Amino acid sequence: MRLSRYFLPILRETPKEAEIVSHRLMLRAGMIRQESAGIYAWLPLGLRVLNKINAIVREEQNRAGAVELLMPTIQSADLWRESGRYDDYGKEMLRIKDRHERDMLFGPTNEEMITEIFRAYVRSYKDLPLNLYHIQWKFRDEVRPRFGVMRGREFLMKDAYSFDLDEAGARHSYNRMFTAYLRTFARLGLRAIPMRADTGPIGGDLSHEFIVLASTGESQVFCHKDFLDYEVPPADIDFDDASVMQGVFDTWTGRYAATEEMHDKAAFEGLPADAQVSARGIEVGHIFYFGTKYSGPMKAVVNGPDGKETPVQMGSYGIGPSRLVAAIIEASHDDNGIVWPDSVAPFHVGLANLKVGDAGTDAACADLYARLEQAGVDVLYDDRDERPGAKFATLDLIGLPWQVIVGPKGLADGKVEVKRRRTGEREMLSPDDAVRKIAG
RNA sequence: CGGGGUAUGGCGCAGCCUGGUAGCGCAUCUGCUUUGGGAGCAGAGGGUCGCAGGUUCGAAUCCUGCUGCCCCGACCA
Repeated sequence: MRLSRYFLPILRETPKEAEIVSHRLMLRAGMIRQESAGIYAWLPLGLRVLNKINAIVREEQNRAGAVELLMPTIQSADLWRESGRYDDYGKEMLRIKDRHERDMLFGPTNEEMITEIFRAYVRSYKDLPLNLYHIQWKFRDEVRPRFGVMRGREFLMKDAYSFDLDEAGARHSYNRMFTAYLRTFARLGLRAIPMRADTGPIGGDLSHEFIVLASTGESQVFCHKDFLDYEVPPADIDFDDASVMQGVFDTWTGRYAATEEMHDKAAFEGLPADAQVSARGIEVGHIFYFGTKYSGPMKAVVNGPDGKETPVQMGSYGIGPSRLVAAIIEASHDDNGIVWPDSVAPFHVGLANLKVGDAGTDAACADLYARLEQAGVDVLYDDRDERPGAKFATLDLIGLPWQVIVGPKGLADGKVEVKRRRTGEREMLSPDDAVRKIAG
């Protein structure tokens, strides 16, 4: 993409409403624009990152055996009356009426709808287990939205719903998603630690929040330092093997880890002093098992092997991609701007022509641009007639993993500069070597 | 939902107290110079001063009401 033809509205000054670093940087880098409190338009650069995250989330959901569908944002109130949540949900739910004065709502989540879909088609235990997910916009009318997309009212959520015949099956489904989440966050360049969450009236040990450690995190968390080194399950792990999945779960829940709400001070202080990690954290995922909470009242039942009807055992699994964009920035930035992990960067490399209009740099850039694109690398080519300083500042701000800087000085030696954003490391290479280094 | 702020060009702000018809920096446009870490000079365009009433010869400025947005707290993916 040529920057001269792109839409990248960089701000030099920080809008005053932005408090936390991810919000500031997202506004400055032209990723989002606030349209109302807690409601944002995603500008091209932001959308690219969001789509990259979605793609990784999808791959890992599919790998774990979940199946994608897409449910609407607007739901009928009747569905929620069936589960009893229409009255329970309170003002967080945005309620609307259609032209026929029917009660509708902008979905804050989809348990009711997925249960309705399931019960409409599935009759036999032979169709289980089943895990359906979608990635869709949700709306929760927060009293006080803040921190940009970290705590918006409209937000994108991947929510998966598992259906099993019995509790053992449900536990396996839970463990699959647990494993998929570990892989997903790792691929996004994050270290996420599963922490035991409140299970509410269901009880049991099957609810976890996945917390990313970041100094600017919203809540205080406590964990054993071993979590920082645990190995993430490999891509070829057998999701169908219940004992393998249970092993992952046991490992990753075997040490102390809790958010402030669930914190057990005595237990934490019982750990060796050098194993105690007390840090700030951001919740990026939440999974839970809730049995027949919805399948019971909504009559989502299957015939078991014994011919008897039983309500299905359900669980749900959420990840917030829009929030993740901010969380990744919180965990990965410096004074000059964002530092994207390779896997979610909006472009892989920024190509800066330091002297637009100079035959030498123009030709060298055109050549590099074509070759990198041909090699399948996403390039943002800064071909604007700007001063070098402005280009450096822009590239650092938007945080592309690689920068290729082409100026007359280097070119005189047949070299271009290749800079790694994360480390600041730079080297002068021939265009051939530069392409090889970045594409190879 | 309680408490506190704030609203002036795309962004950041001054002007308001003491009413006289809007200004600064950045950004944008034009020209010349400049070109390896957010350039310089000269010129230009862009604002019904959040909205609605009121006071006044005259309101960004004073009064009343409303709304948006932000911050702290309670709440939350």
